[in-house]
This record gives sequence, structure tokens and C-alpha cells, in this order.
Amino acid sequence: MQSNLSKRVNEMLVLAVLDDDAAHGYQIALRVEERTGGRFSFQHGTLYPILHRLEKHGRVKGEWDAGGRRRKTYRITKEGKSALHADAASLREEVGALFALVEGADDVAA
Amino acid sequence: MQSNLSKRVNEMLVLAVLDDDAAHGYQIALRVEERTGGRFSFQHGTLYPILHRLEKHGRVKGEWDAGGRRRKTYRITKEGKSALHADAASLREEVGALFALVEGADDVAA
DNA sequence: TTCTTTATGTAGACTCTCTTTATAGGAGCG
DNA sequence: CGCTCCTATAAAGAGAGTCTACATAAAGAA
Repeated sequence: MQSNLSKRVNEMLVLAVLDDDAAHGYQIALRVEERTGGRFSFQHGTLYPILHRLEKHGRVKGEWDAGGRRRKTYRITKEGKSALHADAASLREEVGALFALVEGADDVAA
Repeated sequence: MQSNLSKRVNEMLVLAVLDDDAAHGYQIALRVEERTGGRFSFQHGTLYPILHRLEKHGRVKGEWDAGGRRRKTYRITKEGKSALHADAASLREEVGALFALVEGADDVAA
């Protein structure tokens, strides 16, 4: 295919959660799971690389909390917001095309 | 995440095309591209491994054509059809959950 | 206080899939 | 015959997720 779907979906999930409210990595994982009814989830060795990638691309920004607690709060950036909406739009088109193909197959049989 | 999305989508694309009509590998690639308006496509070194995987799992069946022409015609099996419908249903749920999360984020802000 | 559990974050090895590239041969055309 | 499409396979390389181990702090148990 073209660009890795799973990757884009994973990034969208993280951005969507952060678009609602800032959170620590750990909280992000919990929220994604809660708010998708368990349909999506992250292994904890998977989430952090995604966050770092997003940060490198300027879509989120992480800052160490004050206090020895060694944890970062991530926020979505302006860029992250527009990327999220753009990605959602193109994903919508793609799944639309996919489902059209699946449905148009042996039923419609044009 | 759980099971590789891209992989499932790729397999669905192939099955959907075959659900309409049997085809050679090469034709499958062309049809996917045509019928999704170019939104999905396969590199030719990518398609064949997918076909072999599908065949190993009994979702498609490939047979060498008669005549020295060295090409295989692939057909979807009964199992392939049900797998396609099941995959489409669960994918529909998943993207539904994803888009709900994306939209419910800073607009709805429940 | 000390032990244990829970919350957090990082790093590395392993695996899976896609991509790229090379190989191969029949078919049709000039 | 030689060239260029079709058509299929395989193998090497890269990117991303998974699994596992490591590290540390706060909070609660003993």
C-alpha cells in the first residue's frame, strides 16, 4: 500500500485523546482503551515510540512535570490539531472507498 | 494495537476484488487501484505474499492456467467470503470508534 | 522504616509486513 | 530474432509494533 495505515491510526488515537486534554503517556493509553470501548489499546512499549515520533514531528509537546515524579505531560500542538483533522478526513475517504469496494462486490455486481 | 490494521485492509481489498470475479494476481492489483480511485494500490512485490498468505489460510485458491503461460487464477473460497464479511464488520466498528473519539474530542468535550 | 505494589518512562532484541530489486519465462510485435 | 509487455517468485532491506527487561518514585502495607 502507500503509507502505513496502522501507524496513522495509532497517531490519530493519541492526538484525539490529547485534543481533549493534556495527559501523561500512561493516561493516554488508559483513555484510548476506555474511550474506544477496548477496541484499541497500546502496549506500553508501543505508545512511547509513537509519542516520541509525534513530538519529533511537532504534533505534540511533552514536558517533565515538576517534582521528582519523573513523568511527562503531553499536549497537542496547533500543528497536531490540523494534522489530526487532515488525517481523519483522508482516512474517511479511504475507508469509504474500501467499504464501497467490499459492498459493491458480489451484491451490487455492477 | 491488536492486529495489524494494514494487513487486514490489504487482505480485504484482495478478497473484495475476488468476491466479484476470479482474477490473476496482476489483474487484482489493477482492479484494486481502479476501483478505489487510486486510494489503494499494491506494489507487485507486495501483492503476491498477500495472496500466498490468503491461500495458506484457505481464503483463496490459486490454480495455474493451462497453456505454458505461467499464470495463476485466484478465486475466493467460501471461507474467504465469510472472512471478508466478518472483517468488514469489525473494521466498521473500529473505525466508528476511532471517528467517535476524534470527533468527540474538543468539540463535544463531554 | 522497610517491603511491596502501582504508576511512569526508556531501551533493545525480535518479528512481521511492506518495499525494492533482481530473476525468469512466455506472448506478441516489428 | 530481439524487444517489450504480462505474470510470478524470491531475497534483501527498512519501518513499526511487541515483548521483555530495566530503572525509579510515590503510596500504601507491615
